[in-house]
Amino acid sequence: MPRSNVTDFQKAVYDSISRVPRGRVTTYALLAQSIGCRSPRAVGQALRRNPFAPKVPCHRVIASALTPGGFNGAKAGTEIARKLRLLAAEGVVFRDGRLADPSRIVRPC
DNA sequence: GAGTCATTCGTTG
DNA sequence: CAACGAATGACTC
Repeated sequence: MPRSNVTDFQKAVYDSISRVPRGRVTTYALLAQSIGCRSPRAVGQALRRNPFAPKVPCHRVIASALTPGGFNGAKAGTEIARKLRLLAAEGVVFRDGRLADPSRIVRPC
């Protein structure tokens, strides 16, 4: 029962995230557009289920507003704090709940 | 700059 | 088949 039934769409999302080099982050919108989707929601849905967790670095994906957005269905918590710390360890620093360097956002293309 | 409304795609129930 | 979900964009105040 597994909801592990990975679909092509999820594979595309995973591939796009994997294309992002370490120390860089991506946004839902960029990912969605990169895979040919106009709704970042679908991407968020796929990541939220995280069929590839923790293989999928969802923490590397943030909202376009430079905000971490949410993770695991929650916009805050110990889990998200851990992800932010991981990003900081990679060079992505969050300041005041927002990305300190928007230039860290790269296009999966 | 901040808040609200409408939009849009795929997954799950 | 219907509803939901980690969002985005545009408009208004």
